[in-house]
Amino acid sequence: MRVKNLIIERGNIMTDITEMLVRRGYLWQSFEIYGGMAGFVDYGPLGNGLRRNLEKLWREFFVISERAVEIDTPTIGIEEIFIASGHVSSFTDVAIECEKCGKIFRADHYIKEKLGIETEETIEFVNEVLSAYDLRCECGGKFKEPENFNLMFSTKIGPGKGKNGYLRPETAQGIFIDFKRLADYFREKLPFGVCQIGRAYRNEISPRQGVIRLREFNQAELEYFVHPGEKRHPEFEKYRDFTITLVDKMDGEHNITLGEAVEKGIIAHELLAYFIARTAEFLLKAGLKKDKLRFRQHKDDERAHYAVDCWDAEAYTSYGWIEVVGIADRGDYDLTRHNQYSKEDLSIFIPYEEPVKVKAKKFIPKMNLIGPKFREKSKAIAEAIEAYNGEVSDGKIILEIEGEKYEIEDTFFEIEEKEEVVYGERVIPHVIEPSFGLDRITYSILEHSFDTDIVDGEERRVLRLKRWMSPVQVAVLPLLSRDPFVSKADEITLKLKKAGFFTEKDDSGSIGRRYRRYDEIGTPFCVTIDHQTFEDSTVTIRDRDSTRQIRVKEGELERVLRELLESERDLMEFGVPFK
RNA sequence: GCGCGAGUAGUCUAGUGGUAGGACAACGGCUUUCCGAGCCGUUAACCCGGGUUCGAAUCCCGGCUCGCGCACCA
Repeated sequence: MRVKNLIIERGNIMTDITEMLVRRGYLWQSFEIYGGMAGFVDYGPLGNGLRRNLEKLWREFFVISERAVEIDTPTIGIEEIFIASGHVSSFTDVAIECEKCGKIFRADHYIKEKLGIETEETIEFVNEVLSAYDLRCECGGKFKEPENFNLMFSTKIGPGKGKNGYLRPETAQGIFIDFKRLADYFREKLPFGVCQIGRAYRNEISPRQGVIRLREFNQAELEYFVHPGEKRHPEFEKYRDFTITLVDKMDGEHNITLGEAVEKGIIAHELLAYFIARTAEFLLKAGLKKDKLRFRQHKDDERAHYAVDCWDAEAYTSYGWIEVVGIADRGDYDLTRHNQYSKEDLSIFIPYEEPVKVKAKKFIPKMNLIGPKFREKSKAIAEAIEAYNGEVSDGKIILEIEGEKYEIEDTFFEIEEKEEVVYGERVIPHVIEPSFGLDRITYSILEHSFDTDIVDGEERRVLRLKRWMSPVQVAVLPLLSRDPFVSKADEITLKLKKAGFFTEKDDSGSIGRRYRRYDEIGTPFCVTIDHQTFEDSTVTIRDRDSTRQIRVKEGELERVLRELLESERDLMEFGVPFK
């Protein structure tokens, strides 16, 4: 029942592929035997294998190839983090529901639209506005009491009343709050990247569309910390002529090189462009189709509360264009906020190329005079004097401390003018964040790979996954399901497994039926043990996409398979064609 | 969260108040078996809960899931 309902009226691709994904063990509805719950999926053995391969490829692209590391932080976060990050306030919407027609609106949107008032997102404020203006629903009905909904899952940590916590809505925050340690790890040198692959949670109001909008989902995020004035990447030159489809925030479509896009100001800077290129490369290598991939700039009202500029990679699927990656320039928003809220200095010291000599005027408080006069205020006043950088007029300076003004006579401090050597400055780095939705990418790969063709007059369903992405890499098939074929197949299977290949043996049903089975789940190569195997120690390797076969020596099998799986080379290069 | 529609073996489906059937798949045999062959056999289902009824897959109510539209998606 579950599958059938998934596949109504979305065209053939949807029908066939969803049915296959469930039946063969790619994706299952979570909690199925208890009736299920929207917004959660289980990865079956094949789906899990595919996603793991995607993660492996991602690491190669965004960790190993960059000055970057991977960390792992808790999926539960204490309340303070998300107050600082803005998720507690920005991630909460106040909703109003009409008593009469039952429509629900986001209160701030509705009030702005009808009254033109910018609203604080609090229940009290919304209530005030509702009664002050007697705001009604479009149908004329009154609104019920406004309600908060926060898209984060909340929880209590510890016994009794406990401490408030939330399941993280993105993996990124775990990285930002480790920034001091990370900067230290990187010996205080920008740029550096930190990534995290893991689960994140959003309590979606109404998750739909299968794996596209989940309440628990998999993210791979890279936070790339840079000097605010140096949003460049040494490898950008490689991608200057990389042609790409861009849709800008005015919905203008461009098919241009990244170099041009940066020069024309469509993309804000080279670093964003670099990550757009790397993302495109990654997605194509993972198996998305180039003509079903584009990059779209967020509109001004679409951007998250932290983002300065944001580009989405979008894949075309039977659901339409769906966001699979967000590449955002988050500026210094996150570090600045955590700096404020935690009172930890999250800046980094950037030495100048040449130390700079500056004439500095230093105000030095005379504590022996300040103390007796100002008593408990002494400390604050001394600090204010040290921080003062204005002029002295009429023999005094004016300080403002916590809203109060103090006139301080020049007897309370000394002025020292001296030349200082400044070696650098402290800056809060900016962060460029490519954030990948692994579930959506996995699904898009499956859709883009799914194909049917005709072999010997019969329709065949074949998943044309990239070889290195397939969850089952090799199937070992004895031509006949009896000895000595089966025991030979067992022997070869064991050898291939030990060599690190994801291998399955299958002796059930006719050989043709078994080829179809592995075509359907995307296994790129089948090794067949036939009569000739016992004459000259050769086996056949069959290529999924062409169904052609070659014969290779048993001793060569591992080497040949390894080369095939790491490249897109033609099978025919590796042995004598068979049949 | 609202409205409309749907839910029968692993999958697709027949059954509209009286024994739940088929196809494909899976599994075990037989067959010197290289592209979904054949034959024999086996496993296997009415989404969950309540109600109406002598009797409910079928009718009614509620829930869950899925699809579509609205709303939401930082």
